[in-house]
Amino acid sequence: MARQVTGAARRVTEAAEVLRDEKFNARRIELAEAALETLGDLGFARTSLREIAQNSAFTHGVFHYYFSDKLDLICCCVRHYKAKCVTRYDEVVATATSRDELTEGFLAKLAATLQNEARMHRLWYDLRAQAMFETAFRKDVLEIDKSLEAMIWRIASRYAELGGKRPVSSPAALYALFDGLFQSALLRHLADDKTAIPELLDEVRRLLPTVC
Amino acid sequence: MARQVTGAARRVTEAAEVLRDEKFNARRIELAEAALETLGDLGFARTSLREIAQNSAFTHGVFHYYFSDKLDLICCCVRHYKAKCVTRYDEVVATATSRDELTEGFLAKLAATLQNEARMHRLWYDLRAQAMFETAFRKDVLEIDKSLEAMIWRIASRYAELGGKRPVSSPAALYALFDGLFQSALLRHLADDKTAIPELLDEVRRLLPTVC
DNA sequence: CCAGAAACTTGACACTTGTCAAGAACGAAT
DNA sequence: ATTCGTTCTTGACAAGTGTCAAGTTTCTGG
Repeated sequence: MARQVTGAARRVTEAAEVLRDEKFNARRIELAEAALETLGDLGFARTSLREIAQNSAFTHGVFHYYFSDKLDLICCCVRHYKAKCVTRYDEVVATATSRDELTEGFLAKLAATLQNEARMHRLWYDLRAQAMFETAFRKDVLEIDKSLEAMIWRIASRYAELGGKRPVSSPAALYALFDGLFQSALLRHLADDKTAIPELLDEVRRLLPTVC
Repeated sequence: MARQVTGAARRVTEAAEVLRDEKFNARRIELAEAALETLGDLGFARTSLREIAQNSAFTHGVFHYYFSDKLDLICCCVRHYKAKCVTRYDEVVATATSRDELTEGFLAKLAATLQNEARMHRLWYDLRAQAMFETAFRKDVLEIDKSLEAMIWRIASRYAELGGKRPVSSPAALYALFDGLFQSALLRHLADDKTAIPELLDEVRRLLPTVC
C-alpha cells in the first residue's frame, strides 16, 4: 500500500510538474510574441531587451527569468514564428479545385501577406542573415527554410496535379525562385514602391504555368 | 593681366582642391575597406567603430573624421563593395565561345566565390536585410540589386544567344532564382554543409538550359 | 491561515557604444 | 623657420547594453 501511495504521490507531482512546464512554456511564448512586435519594428540589431519590455506589458527582468539569455529569447521567437508561416497557404491548396482557383487564392494570400505582415517578414530575412554569422540561429533557420521549401512544393505540386503535369524543377529551385521574388518585392514595398505588389503578382502569374 | 593672374590663381586653387578631394576620397575608401574586413567577420549588428579600428591600422577617431557618422561609413562600404561584385562574371561572358564554355566558366567562378568570399557575401545579405529597416541603406541596396540583376541578365542573354535562343523569363525572375539559390547555398556552406557547393553547381547546371 | 515556492520587479553592475572636443603631429606655403 | 590648415590621436562623456542579485508580490498546497 505504501508503494501505491508513493506511486500515486509521484503521479501527482509529475502531473503538477507537467502543468508547471506547460504554463512556463505558454509564458515563454507570450513573451516571445511580445518580443516579435518590437523585433519586427526595429530589427535584430537595434532591439534591446529593455525596448522589448517597454513596448509590452512586461518588465525587462521577466525576460531574464524565462530565457537564459538574449539569444535564447530570439531563438524562441524564431521557432514560434515558424509555426505561423508554414501553414499560410495550406487552406488554399486544400480547397482549390482548379488551376485558376489555386492561382488566385495563392496570389491573394501572397499580396495580403506582403501588405499586412511586412514587418514580420523583414524580421525573418534579418534573422536568416544573422544565422550566417551567429551559429546559435543556424539550426532553427535551416529548419524553417526547409519547411518553407516544403510549403512552396505543396503549392506547386498541387498546381501541377490540377493540370495533369509535374513540376519541372526541384523543390530547392522553386523555393529559391519564389523566395527571391518575395524578398525583392518586400524590399521595394517597404521602400514605398507602389508597383512592387502588382509586379510580383504579374510575375508569379506568368511563372506558375511555366514551372509546373 | 591682373585678370590672368587671378584666373591662374583660381585654376591653381581649384586644382589643389580637386587633389585634396581625391586624397580625401581615397582615404575614405581605405577606411571602408578596413571596415569591410570586420563587417564581414561580425556582421552589421555586432560591429562597432572601435572594433573596426582595432582590426585595422587606424584609430577609432579617424573614422569620425572621414565619415559624418556610422551609417555614412557603412553606406560608403556598401557602395564600394558594389563595384567589386558586379563585374565578377564579365570576363567569362566576354570570352566564352560556346554554351559549355560559358557554363563551366560561370560555375567555376560561382564555386570560387562561395568558397573564398563567403564573408563578404553574408555581409551583403545582412545589409540588404538591414535596408528593410534602415531607410538610409535603401537607395544603395536597391541600386546594387539592380546591378546584380543586370549582371545575371548579361550571363543569361549570352548563354541564350550562344544557343540561338532567348531567355524564357524576366530579368527579375532570373535574378530571384539565382540569388535565392546562392543565398541558400551560402547559408548551408557556412553551416559546414559540404554538399552545399556541389549541389548548387548541379542545380545551376540543370537549370541553365531550361531557362535560356 | 500560513509557510514556502514560484513569479515578477527593481535597481545596480560592469561594459560597450557613438560622438565629439582638445590638442598633437604633420606638411606645405610664405 | 614660422605659420596655418589638414590630418590624426587621445581621452572623456552620456546613453544604452546584457546580466544578475536582492527584494517584493502572488500563488498554492497543507
